[in-house]
Amino acid sequence: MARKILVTSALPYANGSIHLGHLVEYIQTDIWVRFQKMQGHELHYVCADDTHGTPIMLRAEKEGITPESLIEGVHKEHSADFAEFLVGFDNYYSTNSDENKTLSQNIYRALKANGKIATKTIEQFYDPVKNMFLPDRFIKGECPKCHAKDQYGDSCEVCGATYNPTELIDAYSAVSGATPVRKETEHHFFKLSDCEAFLKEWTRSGTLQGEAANKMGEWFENGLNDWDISRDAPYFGFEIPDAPGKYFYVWLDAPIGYMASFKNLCDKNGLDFDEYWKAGSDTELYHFIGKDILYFHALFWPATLEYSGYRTPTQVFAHGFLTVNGEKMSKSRGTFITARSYLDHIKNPEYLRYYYAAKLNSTMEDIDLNLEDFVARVNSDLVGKYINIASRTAGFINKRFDGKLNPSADNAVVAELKSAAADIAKAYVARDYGKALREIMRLSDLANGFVAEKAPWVMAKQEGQDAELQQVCSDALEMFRLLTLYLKPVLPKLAVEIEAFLNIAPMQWHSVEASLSAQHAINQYNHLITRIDPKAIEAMVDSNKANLQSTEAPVKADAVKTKVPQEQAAGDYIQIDDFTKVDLRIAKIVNAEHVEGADKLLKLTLDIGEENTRQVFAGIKSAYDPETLKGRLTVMVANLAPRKMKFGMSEGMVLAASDESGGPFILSPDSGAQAGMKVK
RNA sequence: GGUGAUGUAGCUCAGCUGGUUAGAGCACAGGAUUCAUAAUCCUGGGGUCGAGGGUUCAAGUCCCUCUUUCACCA
Repeated sequence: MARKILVTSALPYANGSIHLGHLVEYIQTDIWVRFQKMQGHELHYVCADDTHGTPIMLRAEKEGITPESLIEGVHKEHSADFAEFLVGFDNYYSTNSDENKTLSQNIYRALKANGKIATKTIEQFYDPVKNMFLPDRFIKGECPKCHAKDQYGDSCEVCGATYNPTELIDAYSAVSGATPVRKETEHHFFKLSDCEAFLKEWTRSGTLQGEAANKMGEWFENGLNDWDISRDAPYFGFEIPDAPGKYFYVWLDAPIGYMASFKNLCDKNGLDFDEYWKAGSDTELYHFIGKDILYFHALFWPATLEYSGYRTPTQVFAHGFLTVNGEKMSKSRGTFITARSYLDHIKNPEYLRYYYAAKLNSTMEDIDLNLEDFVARVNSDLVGKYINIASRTAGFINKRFDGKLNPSADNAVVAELKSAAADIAKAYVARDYGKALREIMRLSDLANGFVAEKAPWVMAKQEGQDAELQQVCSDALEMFRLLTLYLKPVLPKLAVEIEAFLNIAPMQWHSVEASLSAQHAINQYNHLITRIDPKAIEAMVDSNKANLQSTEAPVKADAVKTKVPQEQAAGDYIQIDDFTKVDLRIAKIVNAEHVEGADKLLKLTLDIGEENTRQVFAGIKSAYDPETLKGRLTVMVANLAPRKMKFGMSEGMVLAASDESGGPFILSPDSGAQAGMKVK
């Protein structure tokens, strides 16, 4: 019985690049989608860029472009990244679309007609220089508890205290630096408190994972507050009907973007939008999200749908965050890895898909990408076990039997592989991919054991054993076919290549019942995947470290956060973290000399307390005689990426002051400083 | 601070409603094999299941306290 299913992944914010944290979700969803499609269900997988809000507006302004042109560029980049990671959206759209505007405004009107909208005058911080209201995150100041400087308006990153922006000491606008003033404004609210009975029922009706339902219980206990859904101009978003100068808060129109993307798909290929979205629809709707945005998807979203006359989601699937080598992704450790950087260095996206799948289950637990384990696992499972089955048997079939197969009628190992289909399918359905892959690898071990036991290479050397040789290898390839089928949701591209090698039609799940038949001819075997070179991992990590200085506009350091700008452009200020990235050291100039052919540079040999001295080229020839520099202490940037210059490698930078009136003047520490001391 | 989760061999993880000497893969050691882009097969060493207390004939599995790591607090 073919089901009709609509699936979404959370919308990535159009303010940064896709990174490995995002990919957990898209790969998780894509595997599920591909599996369900293989079952023969009618399934549509839609997504979009989330394009509205203050951070987008300010970033576009900073780059001197319109928000529209900013999000257009990001849309292209995101689309390319997803395509290369084999994330098979049926539609990848934008929340800044006509469909979304119409849907958002109509939903708002319906909510209003249903008495779910209220207006209230609130007082907010306002930037008198930029003439705009400031979100909490864009107000900074001194923490009222621990007096740490430059903390955000909602919580202190030093002591962890939470407070209102009004409590900050010496608050300033992160946009202009001006002192914010309090100003009254009328906001529109969605009366979530009116929806409590419905939501309690909905969250308890099997729509959420157990852990998520617990979380809901906690939120219910605290009581539901009305939801502020409006923002004042200037704001990049959709205007609220009959409320000039008021815009929908980005989180209102973002999930409606799921509908808009699907609407757009319907208009393109004739699907019936209402069949999937009308109240009481018997089609299925699933949202894959990160655990951080559960609140929006399990409270606001179903309530919005329910009270605007639409169906509610069948289930919401939340996953955990990604850590790399057991820690939060970090730019300074080089583990903040973008999708593009992975593709540049590792190339094959299916390795990551396999590894994530091996770690994923149905819970909200975080998953860890351990880079060493990644290499070991992919090399051992995929190359050593799985591909090896074809690699070690196809040669005999090609060379000795002209590619023709002749499988046995009742191979016990083949039978066991086939009988595992139901369990594997069950694990996929339950999003317990780790379990599915453990089983598939157990079966791969069985297949390799079968080959080892039969020893076809021995048969190949003996007279009169051709028939058995052909049969053993044919059976092994049948096992390989089944394993490929089971892995197809995870490794779709490889599966297609193997289908071509085996000379068979694209496999569906029911192809488990089929078999490679006698006299069926396969094609020449070419090795399909190679091992990951650990050096590629190293290079990837290094390049992400090296990119540090050139990385613009901070992308969030957390895993899949589709919202909430955590580290948005803070005007002209930097954070203490930014400063501590620069490793300043006291350096002793052990040698200084002229460089032949260079008219500005001196070659310095610096001792910073390390085993080896550093060679640094400094543009100070015009002001210093090398001889007078020897033995002096100065300050250098020790962690500046080494740079190859015409005259050799420069392994750092010496600091010096200058302007039109003179210089350069190098720095000297006060007496007592020793070579190697950190400057901070 | 409150709440939810989490801590099992060197690494990454399984262990269903409590029940025989705690499992897998990788890594490591020994052996076999040479068909396979050193892949494969067999055997083995290795864990007081975060700590302490309790319930029970019996606890990694239930309860309490503490602790680690992570997240959420709209």
